[in-house]
Amino acid sequence: MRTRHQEIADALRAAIEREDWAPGALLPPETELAAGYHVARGTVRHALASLAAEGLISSRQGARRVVLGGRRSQSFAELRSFAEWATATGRTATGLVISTTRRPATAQDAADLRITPGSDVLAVMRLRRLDGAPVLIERTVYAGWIADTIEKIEPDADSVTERLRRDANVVFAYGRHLIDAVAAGTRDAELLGVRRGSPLLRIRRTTTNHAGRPVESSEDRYRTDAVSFVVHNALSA
Amino acid sequence: MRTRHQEIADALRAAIEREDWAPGALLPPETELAAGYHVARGTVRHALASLAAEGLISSRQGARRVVLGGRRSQSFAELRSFAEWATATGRTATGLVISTTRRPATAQDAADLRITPGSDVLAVMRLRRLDGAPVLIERTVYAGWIADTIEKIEPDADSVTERLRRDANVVFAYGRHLIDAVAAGTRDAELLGVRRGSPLLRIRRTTTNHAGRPVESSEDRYRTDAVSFVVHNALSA
DNA sequence: GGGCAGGACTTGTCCGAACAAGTGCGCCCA
DNA sequence: TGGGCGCACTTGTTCGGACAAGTCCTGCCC
Repeated sequence: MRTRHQEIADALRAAIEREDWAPGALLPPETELAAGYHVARGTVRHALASLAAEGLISSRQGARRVVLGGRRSQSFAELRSFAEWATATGRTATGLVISTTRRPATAQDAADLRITPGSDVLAVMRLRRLDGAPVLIERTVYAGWIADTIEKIEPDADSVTERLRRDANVVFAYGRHLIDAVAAGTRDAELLGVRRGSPLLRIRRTTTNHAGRPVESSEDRYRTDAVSFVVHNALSA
Repeated sequence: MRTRHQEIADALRAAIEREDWAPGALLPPETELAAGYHVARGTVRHALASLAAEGLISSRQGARRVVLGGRRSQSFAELRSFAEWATATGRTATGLVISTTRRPATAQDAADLRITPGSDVLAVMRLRRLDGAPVLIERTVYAGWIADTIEKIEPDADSVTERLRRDANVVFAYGRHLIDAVAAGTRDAELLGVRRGSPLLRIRRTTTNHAGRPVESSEDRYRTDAVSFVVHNALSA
């Protein structure tokens, strides 16, 4: 059973995407929405706060809320695995492990994963495809305490995240993403099927579980012709 | 006068950054914090929600909140102009206009700025420097209704955003950022002082005012050795 | 020793209320 | 006509309360 504020958020989101309210249109006042849904004002405010966080509506004291620009693409608003994201956009993700190495943690690994330098880590390099086309090279370092579970996963599993949740009850709950661009190296170019030196989008990512314990640290390189990312933003001061 | 929940959020944020609570440590329960600050639980919850949105703490029903990973770098969490961002990180931003053109809106401009194709727009190309070093080329298209104001701003103004707010009471309130990577063209390379073909981080950005009316649409190309971006994320399902 | 049930604890949801703060429109007057 | 003031409206803040839902430790039983 969904909570009431989620239901209301879903209803409003659907209405906006259906363009019941065109971009630029004013939303009804909170009190009116509250009456319409037979809930307290606080519940409606909760729902509206979600939409504002997604960048769908404006919110500003004293002024009516306004529907902001149109459709949403793949957004950074929620943390998603590659496979989940692919499914959500109606595409198919496949995975292929290129190499797997156990080695002692470098200083960088130790800092990223908050473990002691020299302790055991598992480094995995994967090529990921979207509808068959290679789009992403993942170089992931897993903390030692999860390494055994990772090694048990078959190399061609489509969603590692899903397997971890099911088999080991490990949930990726929070992510920190550092974004820049790099030129494709020889190996990258070969695997992704682009020319050497082509620009790739690089995302260095650290993922932690609910307790804030780092699980993996990864460097992902994306072909930019196949994938791009969207971030929504609001002035807060 | 700051609101109470802002004060509490600031206090907690400061404590976390001061590492009073180490990463991985448990925060006190809401009821305890509420008693400590002499406020209702709802007020503390409001403050904690801000920190969770910034990726500083975890939040999960039934479990105590946990302090997540360390210090924050330049984040996409709040919308900031180039100049404001530079100032906040203790650096100096300067601007230089390369070219200014009035022309009819292309189909792309019209879609981005939600105006009619063919109507008047102002295209400006700027080189931006950080502590003297060129780091960013901005190709910005302004909607016709703001063009006159933009043209009145002197070419070497450091912060266009600031001038717009002061002179024309135009506020950039919401942003949508589409991120990928491109190779530097001849012109880009020359201006930024990199080799042709070097990877640049490209951010296509549309900014709107409080009412959701698009003000500018910009394509920004960053040298990746000077600047990078951080996004924080949480699982929402 | 391992697994399961219970219960204390903690966060999430929702209500109703009151007041503060900011917006924006219309009216009035110079 | 234009500017400024005031007022109705709307969102933001905060309180206090009650209950639901989820977590996690503890102790019992096999």
